[in-house]
Amino acid sequence: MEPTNVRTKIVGQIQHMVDSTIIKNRRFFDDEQLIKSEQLAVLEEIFNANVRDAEIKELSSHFAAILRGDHPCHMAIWGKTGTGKTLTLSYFLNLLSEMCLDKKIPLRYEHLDLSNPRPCFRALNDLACLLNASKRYQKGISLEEMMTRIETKLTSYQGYLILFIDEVDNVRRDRDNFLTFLVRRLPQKISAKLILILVSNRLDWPDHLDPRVKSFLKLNELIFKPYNAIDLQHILRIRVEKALDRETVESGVIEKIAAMASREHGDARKAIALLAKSAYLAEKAGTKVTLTLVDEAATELDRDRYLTLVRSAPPQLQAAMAGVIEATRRTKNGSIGTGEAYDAYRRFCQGVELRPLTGRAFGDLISELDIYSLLRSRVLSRGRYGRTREIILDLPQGLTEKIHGRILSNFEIQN
DNA sequence: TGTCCACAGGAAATACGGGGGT
DNA sequence: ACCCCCGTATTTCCTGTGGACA
Repeated sequence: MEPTNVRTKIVGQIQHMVDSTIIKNRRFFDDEQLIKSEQLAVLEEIFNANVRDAEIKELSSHFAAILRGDHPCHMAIWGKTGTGKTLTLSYFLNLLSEMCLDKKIPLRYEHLDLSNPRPCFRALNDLACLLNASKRYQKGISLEEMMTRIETKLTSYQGYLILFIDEVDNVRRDRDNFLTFLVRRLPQKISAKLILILVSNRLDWPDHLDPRVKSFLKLNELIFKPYNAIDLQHILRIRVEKALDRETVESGVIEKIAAMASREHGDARKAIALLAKSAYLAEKAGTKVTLTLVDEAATELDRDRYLTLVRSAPPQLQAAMAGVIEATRRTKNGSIGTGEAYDAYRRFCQGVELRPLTGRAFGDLISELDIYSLLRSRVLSRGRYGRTREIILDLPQGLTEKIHGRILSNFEIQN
């Protein structure tokens, strides 16, 4: 192709993109990119639509005690991801602290975000950092030391202290240790009026807890229900207003996205992601946002999720996945047992010069893959032919090959 | 009815790397 | 530089088990 042709072609393409802009303001698709005041505005619009009304009412009645000078008890909040727990709570607590400031009531609140899993040590360290009680440590300092630092930092503070612990169940390993500290030890050592807000996304959360801790948490429960389709429609409309031109969205699109999202998870963030992807696809195709594009966007989002997952997974996990894929290829019915998978995994490791793990460890890898829903496994007894996991790959068509390819190329880069 | 397969999955032990205190 | 402690990853050792088969 001649240079001039390329030139005109590219210019044409760019012009086309400019003309067919659908997304006016991309930032409104991603809360991270919004500045505080914009976030607040979006939130208030959502609350104005009476979404999360009941929850806010509960919160108000619980914390009204502070304004009366009482000491409200701790609180447990349950709700799946993307149901607006964090947002609602931060909004509410901000408001509350403003009110307290007016009334000269000393109140301090801290938001400890544990949205990615971490051990007890890390969680404590993060808390300490939040309170300016300590710097960040990798390791090497005892839990005891960390706790003492937090305590000394807080000894002089007299007012209310609200600790908003987001996603508590992400504390791996010594969760009891962490909670025991917060619930039993900390209140005794400091004079502040401590109120814990524990947020979790599993309903059965307090069940497998040290009973002593459980009894000390005189918990007031508040449940955030998943958004229903109507709520999601409100939320999506606000985003459409801010980020897109309403004309470019076909009728029914919002309803469809809301329906899909509420059916699956009621997760607002995912609903917005779906809207964003659809708009992006529409922009690329130079059309309006149509119902078919929404479907495309959904499958594409799914695929992206899996591929990112695989790309960033530790080598051993990738190798295990590759093993499963290769073993599955050799069978007719698509299901394999642990033994076959393990053999294939060993072979794979040999090929890429990775030290294979023991069978025991491999089993754990399989369960991890199951958690990520890259495969499904269940234990199955085949009578005298033993007990084994039945491993089934049922990813969307074509994705398995893509994943396999991605794993292979990941390993080649390393060698 | 008992046997026994081929693992599951818990517990404890070990290895390792890295950071703090002195 | 030395020692000690911690978190993480993995291994070793172990007990448990559903049901086909004899």
